[in-house]
Amino acid sequence: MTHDELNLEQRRAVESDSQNILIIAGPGTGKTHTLTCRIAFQLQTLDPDKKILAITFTNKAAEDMNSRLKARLGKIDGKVFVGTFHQWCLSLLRQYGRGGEIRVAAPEDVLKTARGLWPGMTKGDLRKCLEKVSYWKSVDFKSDPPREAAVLSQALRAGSFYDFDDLLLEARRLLLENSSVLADVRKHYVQVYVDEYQDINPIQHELLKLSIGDTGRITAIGDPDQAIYAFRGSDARFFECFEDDFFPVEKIHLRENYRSAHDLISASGQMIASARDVNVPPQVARIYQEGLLSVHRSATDKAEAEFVVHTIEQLVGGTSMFSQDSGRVESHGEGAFSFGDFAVLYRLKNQARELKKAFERSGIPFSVAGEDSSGEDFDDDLLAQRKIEQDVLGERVALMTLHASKGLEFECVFVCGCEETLLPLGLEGIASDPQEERRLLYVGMTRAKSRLYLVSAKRRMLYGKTFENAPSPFLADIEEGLKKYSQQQYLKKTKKRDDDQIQLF
DNA sequence: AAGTTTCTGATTTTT
DNA sequence: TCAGAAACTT
Repeated sequence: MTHDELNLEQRRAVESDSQNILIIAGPGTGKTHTLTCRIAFQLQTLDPDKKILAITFTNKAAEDMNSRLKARLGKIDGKVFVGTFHQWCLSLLRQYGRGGEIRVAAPEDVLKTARGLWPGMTKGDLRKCLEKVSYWKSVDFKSDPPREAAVLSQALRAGSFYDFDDLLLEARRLLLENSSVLADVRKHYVQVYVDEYQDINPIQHELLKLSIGDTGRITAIGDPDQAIYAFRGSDARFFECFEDDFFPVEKIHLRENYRSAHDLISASGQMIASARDVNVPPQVARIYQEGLLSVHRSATDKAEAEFVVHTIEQLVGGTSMFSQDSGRVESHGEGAFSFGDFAVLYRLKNQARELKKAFERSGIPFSVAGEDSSGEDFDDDLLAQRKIEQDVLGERVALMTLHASKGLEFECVFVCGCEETLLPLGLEGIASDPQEERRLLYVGMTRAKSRLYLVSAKRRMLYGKTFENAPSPFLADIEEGLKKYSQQQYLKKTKKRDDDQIQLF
């Protein structure tokens, strides 16, 4: 929702005078819009000497909120601090700390320091050690630190370095040990806003409790169905116990979905329902067009990648590059979609390999999240030229992990590897939480505005082993009427045998 | 230092 | 399987 209207629930969330508010905002419900409107609205009646603190999880989210606020208010001039926990804590330490220099150590710096401290350790052991320290700093910080934590902190501090976890930990210490700082923070930041509340970890929770106290006000917004970061210490239980933590609380549920076609909303809603421990009323669709939920089963991971590529080619239709090649200008769905409308999502980064190969063969411009596409060398001049042309247009198919897709939306989404051992992840020696895996699929499904392809491969190679996988059990929780099985599936059923040889096109 | 071979171990990731 | 680290050679 980009226009300035608010639906009833959003308006309630924006205008409520309750001391504390928990906004449950599912996918596509205008979360950022609502939060921004509320901050702007509350700013109008804010005492001149008071301030608002708005916490986001990523720099990108902070920038987004900042620019929205600027666009709305013209200027913010110090009335609102918008930033991540880390930015906020850094500013606290610089403003109220003991005055020494504070240099932020990037993870590479920390690794370098650790290598110097424990030269005998292998890379893997070092990584485990740093993970242990980080876990203590963000989750177990109330118990005694592991010996390595103290050693590492001392070494970092010798160069005035603080790692990311240290910023929060030291800010907590500052608030606990210096009552005038705490009083000052509480006096100024009378309203606190927290985005993605289902993703906070114990140290962040502690910081919020401390700085809000009994008199401050907090508005938290989030969606427990999209809690996918437990592995790094996030704890969605803070969402559940919000009412105990910040009494009294008004709960507001945003139910209207402005992103996805109504049938896609039904499908994702059915799929996620069994991961919940409470009954949640279904979302209400505000997009009334029909969507498409296509379920496709490929023979192999390679065939899966080809299916994705061919489907995109069909949907993009006779754009110049393809019409030149095939001599055909007319084709089904021509002009309906452009490359930027597509996302290809997967559970594991190494699933990108086959996909990348297929995209490279096709000449379709694509990007892989976290990889820079700039310095590639092409063995095909034509291919290179095409890519450069497409880059100018800025239209690329986006390949990324399910995790990385959170917060984004696309007209068409492919979720690859919808099969056992990947969703839920069940590789040997890996203990994954099936509920969290289900939420991960939910995040992926709810990225789609109009077309969603749930793709699986019967046979795939992972870490040198070949797996024969049944489709993901999560798909069974979507009613049959909503799923359209693609033609290949039909062919396979009737013609039988030899899946690899199926002629797709 | 640079180039070779052998080994290892391998989700998901922001700050 | 295969990329990157460790171990080894020149």
